Amino acid sequence: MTEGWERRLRDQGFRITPQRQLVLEAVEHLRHGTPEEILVEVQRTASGVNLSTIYRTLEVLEDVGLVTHAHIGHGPPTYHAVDEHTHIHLVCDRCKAVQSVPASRAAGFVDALEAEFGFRTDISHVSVHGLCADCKDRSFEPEPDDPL
Amino acid sequence: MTEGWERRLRDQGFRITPQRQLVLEAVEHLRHGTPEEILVEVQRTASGVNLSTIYRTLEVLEDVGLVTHAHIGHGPPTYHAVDEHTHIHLVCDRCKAVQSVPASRAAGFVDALEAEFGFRTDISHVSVHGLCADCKDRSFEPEPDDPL
DNA sequence: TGTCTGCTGCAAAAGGTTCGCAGCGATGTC
DNA sequence: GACATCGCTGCGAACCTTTTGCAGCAGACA
Repeated sequence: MTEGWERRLRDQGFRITPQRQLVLEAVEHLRHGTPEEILVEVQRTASGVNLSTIYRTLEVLEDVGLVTHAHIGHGPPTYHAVDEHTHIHLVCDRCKAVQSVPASRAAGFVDALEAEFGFRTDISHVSVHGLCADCKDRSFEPEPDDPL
Repeated sequence: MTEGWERRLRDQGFRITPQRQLVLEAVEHLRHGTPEEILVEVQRTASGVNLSTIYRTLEVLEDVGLVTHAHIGHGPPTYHAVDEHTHIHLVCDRCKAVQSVPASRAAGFVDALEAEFGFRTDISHVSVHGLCADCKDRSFEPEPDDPL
């Protein structure tokens, strides 16, 4: 688990609680998790934890820079720990598979946006949608009903 | 307004209704519109139109390829007509301003994803988040409460 | 050990989207 | 032009995710 997370919280005036530790562990374990998924993971250890606590905790952990979230389209946001390398999510609109790609692959694009429009991109915040290699070749087949 | 929209609908077995015409006009007029904003625009002409009709109509119009939607983060999706040039939305996380950039600016990035991962990107579907030129320079000031 | 105040669980509210249903009206036919 | 069909709409309720208010609990510090 991210070392120094306790300091991170305490330094900003937050308290250390079991719930916060469990949420952080869950996020790191899941790598990509929606609040609901994080709740389930946390409840494997502490069944009494409430969903609203998950939301409030994620907000706090994001405040102190221990986690971030990204949007992958219609669904709820997914959270992940910040100690991992920054990455981009490639979301397949057909099979819903999520693939992670180093953010460095977008460096040229990001630099161009900054140079041309003065826009400083947070590339990891929103996912890239499209068709994955597998689905691209199968696009004539009927869509799966609910691949999740 | 997009010519041939009636044919587009009829060919797929859909009916032509005033509501569908108004929604399409609203989307084209607004350029970027959430369902709620589209409702308001439509109601300037026909006050009786219901929000659920907006949702259902947008779904139909998207089915036949007359509109598409994109996600700009937390909020609801925004719809736009497909006859415009494909573009990317740059969303400022601070002032919420949305800037449109030709999708061609991402060509290199898109091509790289296809070459390296076989991923065919629909670059316009999800917005790019970050800080616009103005906010980048003012990032030490307090955030505006609600810039909308 | 005790006090203070932040944090949590619970329940209700809020916001956005979907659904069921009855009636209306666009379409094709006569 | 009138008629029958069934797709579309308006309405209200349901749903799902996220937020909020509140009372009680518990972490931090003395």
